[in-house]
Amino acid sequence: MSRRKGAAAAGGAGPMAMAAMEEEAAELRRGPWTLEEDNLLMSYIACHGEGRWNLLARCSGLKRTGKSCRLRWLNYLKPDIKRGNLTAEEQLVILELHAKWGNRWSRIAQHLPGRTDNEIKNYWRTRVQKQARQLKVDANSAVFRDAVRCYWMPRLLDKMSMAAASTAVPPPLLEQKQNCHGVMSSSHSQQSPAICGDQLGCYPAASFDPSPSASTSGSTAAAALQPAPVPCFSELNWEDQYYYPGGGDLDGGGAGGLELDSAALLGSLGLDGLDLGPAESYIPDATLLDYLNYSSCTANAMNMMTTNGGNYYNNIYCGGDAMVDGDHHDPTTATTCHAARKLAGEWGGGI
DNA sequence: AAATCCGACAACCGCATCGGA
DNA sequence: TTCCGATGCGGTTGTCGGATT
Repeated sequence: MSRRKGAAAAGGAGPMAMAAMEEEAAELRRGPWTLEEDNLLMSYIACHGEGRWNLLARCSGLKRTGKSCRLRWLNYLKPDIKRGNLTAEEQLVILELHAKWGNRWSRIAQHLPGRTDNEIKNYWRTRVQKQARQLKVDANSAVFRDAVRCYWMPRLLDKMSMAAASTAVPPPLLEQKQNCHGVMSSSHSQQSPAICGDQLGCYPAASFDPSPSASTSGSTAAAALQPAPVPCFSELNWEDQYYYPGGGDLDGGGAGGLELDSAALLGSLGLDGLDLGPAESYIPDATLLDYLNYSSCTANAMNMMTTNGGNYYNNIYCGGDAMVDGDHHDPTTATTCHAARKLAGEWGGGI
């Protein structure tokens, strides 16, 4: 029942009833719950069960609204509430389900046992939306979704892999990564940009990380835990390192092939003015294949997250075959992914 | 050491929906 | 069918504590 409705109802009541209501309203406590209140609420629920919150509020001796009691119980006191930071897996689920359902917090929470809708909502607002604000893009925009898919999610997967590797089982993931790098380095010409393994994971080490430990307040500790400093995209000199002569030819077939108008694409994304450098600097085959190989290093983690196995990466993280199939580049996806990285590199530290 | 800033999260508010009388 | 209380949901605010200046 809303305040307005309550006020309207009070307007129709007699003076005695009015006085009683005002007295009751004046008695109602607000703000943080005390230990005594928590104990009272818990013992009442232990005796009578959940539900009928207004009755509970009246009968328990708590000077709170039923609503307040319900919220306190569901968000804090309920025994199966999971406390502590969200794991990388949980963050991935949130990102994935939010992309699917939007701000359906309670629905998302149903897929995260022990987590409340309030907690998930707070996570989204304090961490995810903060990133969008810093990018000056809408959190629901295409480019931000791409940033999440191409940058943030792989980083979370990487974290999961690292965690798994630290608790299990040879060969360690880092070794696999190095192997990936070795294979790729030998299979491409010298001109190929050596973006693989850790370098492809070079989402700015502490700047594109939604995890609580990587927030400003925890950034020192998080940095201390980083195995090695990794260059940010903003630190890489795209123009010098990855420039290929030959214009915007994306299909490798020379003149007449697929040409990318990055400026137009970015304009359509509302990112005009963002200088991505030459298209071929970020969509050469080697880069994409390296990226794919890099992703295969985290296949175990991905399989944990999806019923669709390896296709998950292709379809979700990089827009289908576009990013990974050397013969069928999708300039739109590639550009937005690159834009996301580029922007992410400019986000600076402290996230 | 004090002031200020900022992130995290608990709590509140308004609105929508549901179900029973 | 209508009314009304209960409940659920999502947006927003308030408070606290740690980090920074």
